Amino acid sequence: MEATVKLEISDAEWEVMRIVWTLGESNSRQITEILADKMGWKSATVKTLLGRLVKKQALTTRKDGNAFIYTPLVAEQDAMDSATRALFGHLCQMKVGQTLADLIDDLTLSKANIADLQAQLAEKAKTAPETVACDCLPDGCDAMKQEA
Amino acid sequence: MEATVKLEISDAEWEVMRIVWTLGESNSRQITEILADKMGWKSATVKTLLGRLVKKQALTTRKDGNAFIYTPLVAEQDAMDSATRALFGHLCQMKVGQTLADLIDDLTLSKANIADLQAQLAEKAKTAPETVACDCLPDGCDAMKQEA
DNA sequence: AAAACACGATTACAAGTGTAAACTTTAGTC
DNA sequence: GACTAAAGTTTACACTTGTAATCGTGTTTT
Repeated sequence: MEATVKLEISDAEWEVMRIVWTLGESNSRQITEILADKMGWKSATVKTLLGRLVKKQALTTRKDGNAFIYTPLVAEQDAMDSATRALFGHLCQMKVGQTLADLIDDLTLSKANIADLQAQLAEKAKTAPETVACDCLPDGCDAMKQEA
Repeated sequence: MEATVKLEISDAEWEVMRIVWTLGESNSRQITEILADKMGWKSATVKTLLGRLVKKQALTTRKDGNAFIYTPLVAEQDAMDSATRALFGHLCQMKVGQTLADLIDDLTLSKANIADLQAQLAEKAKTAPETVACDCLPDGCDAMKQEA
């Protein structure tokens, strides 16, 4: 059982990672060009973020002349999955269904994505519970009265 | 068009909000009891968080003797929706479908939740695009080659 | 009324984040 | 080989967050 080190990628860092993930590998000049454009960041800012990501072991470097080539150490899908799981983990479990619905309403999904989800949901329905209780309070949310 | 003020609720603050949302209103003693138990927090910690949430206008107070009664100023579902939208907003759009699938795999959904989602997806399929492109790079992800 | 307790307000303090300037080293140019 | 441009490294600095201790004050208990 490998102790998966908890990796916290901040919002700004996430922007850098997306580029490296998509390109597979990249150097700071290229990343800076893209983010100067997209985010209005100075190259110093990108350098700071790259440095932090290397320290966090989200990226590795390989020397290339006077520069580095950065490569991801974590898979994008893994990072996305743990970010979403972390978020949904502290939402009220009773309301995640509605939240998911609201979210899906906002997202653009391909026909294939939708078909996959439909199949997945059909399968999941087989073992789904009738209801999901609120887990915000210790006693299972029945204590909806305050005693103040 | 009301300028919905961007409300950032931190992880620790979220724990407090869940209780107040669930109870409708509460006082610091009650909240402290629950969180001392659930999170191991001292009452001083809860007080700090309550103070910050009031300052952020996530909660209001009403005087009750020497104490305050705290009431939410933002609806839980709204807060959950904006948190999830914010997160999915900076994920690669091409990969949100898979991320959603991975997420759903992890969640507990009721039969009713699933039925609702299925209906929603059936409707959404009607206008869904064939594919969703990656939006991580300016040029739409075709530049998957690095020129370093 | 004095003492003990409870509540909110103020202060604390380290770590993480966003955003960068300044400095240092290295590589390529004339 | 001196100079310059570019890349990485160090330093900066305010704000947020997690996690409290302490303080002043009002309330409850004896």
